Amino acid sequence: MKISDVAKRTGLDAKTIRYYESIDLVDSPPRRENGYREYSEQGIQQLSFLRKARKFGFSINECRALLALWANPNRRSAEVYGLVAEKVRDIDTHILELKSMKKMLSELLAQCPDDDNPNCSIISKLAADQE
Amino acid sequence: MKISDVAKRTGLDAKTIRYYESIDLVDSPPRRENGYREYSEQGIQQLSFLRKARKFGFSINECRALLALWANPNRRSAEVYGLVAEKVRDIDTHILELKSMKKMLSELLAQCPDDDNPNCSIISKLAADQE
DNA sequence: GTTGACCTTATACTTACTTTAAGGTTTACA
DNA sequence: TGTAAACCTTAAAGTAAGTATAAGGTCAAC
Repeated sequence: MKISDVAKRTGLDAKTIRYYESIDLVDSPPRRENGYREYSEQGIQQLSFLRKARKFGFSINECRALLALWANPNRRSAEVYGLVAEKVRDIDTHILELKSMKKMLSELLAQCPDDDNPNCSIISKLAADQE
Repeated sequence: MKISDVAKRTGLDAKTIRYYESIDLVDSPPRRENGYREYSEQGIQQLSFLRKARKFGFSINECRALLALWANPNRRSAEVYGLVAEKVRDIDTHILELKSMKKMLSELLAQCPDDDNPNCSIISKLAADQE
C-alpha cells in the first residue's frame, strides 16, 4: 500500500507519516523498485495506533512508551494505567488553568463598553501597575 | 534598572525579555556605557503588560495587537472587546476538546486491571482496527 | 505525448521560548 | 589585591510536532 492510501486509512497526513519515520517513531517500510514506500499491515497498524494515541493527547515521547508497551508481551497493565492516569491529571490541570483564564477574561469583558470610545477596562487592567 | 531587576519586577525571565526585544515586540532600551540594558519605567510597563497578556493566553501576535491598541489614544473599545471575546471562544473550544479527551481516557482507565498482567484494555483499544 | 497526480529528498518555517557557548563586567570577600 | 561568584552580552542551536517549500522523479489517463 502506498503512503497516500495509508494516509487515508489512518487519518494521518502523508507528511506526518514521513515525519514519524524520520524521528524513528515507526519502522522504515521497505521500498518498491521506484523508491516508493510500500506499507505492510503491520506498519499501518503502528500508524493507526499513533493516530489514536496522539488524539488522546499523548506526546510523541509518550507515544514511544505506549508503542513499546504494546509491543512487549510481558508488559504490566499497571504501567499502561500509570501513563494514562498521569495524562488525565495533566488534562485536569490544563482545564483548570483554562477555566481560570476564561473567568478573568469574562470579568474584563463585562466591564468593557464595547463601543467607539477609547476607554476600555481591559486595556486598563492589563496596563495596571499592581499585579 | 538592569534586566535582572526588571525580570524580578515583571515576573518575566531575563532571557524572555531579551527575546521579546529580538522579535521587536518591545522597544530596545538604551544601553549603559558597559553595554548593559538600562530600562525606563515605560519599558518596564510594556513588559508588565506583556506578562499579563501572555498569562491571559494571548499569543505573541495578539499581544502585538493589544500593545498597539494600548498605545493608540483613538482606539475603539469595541476592537479590544472583539479580541478578548474571540480569545474566550478559543478557550471554550479548547476546554471542550480536553474534556472529551479526559472522558475517553477515563473510560479506558476504568477497564484496565492495573496489575501485573499484560492484558490491558487501553492498549487493545489503541491497537483496535476500527476507529 | 503531455498534463496532472502522485512520489522522493532536503531544507526552512512555525511558536514561544530555552539552552549552550563563549566571553566581558561587577561585586563580594579573604 | 586577587579571585570567585554572579552578573551582563551575543549568536547559534535546540525544543515539540509538525507544515511548507523547492526541486525533482514517476505514473496513469486522455
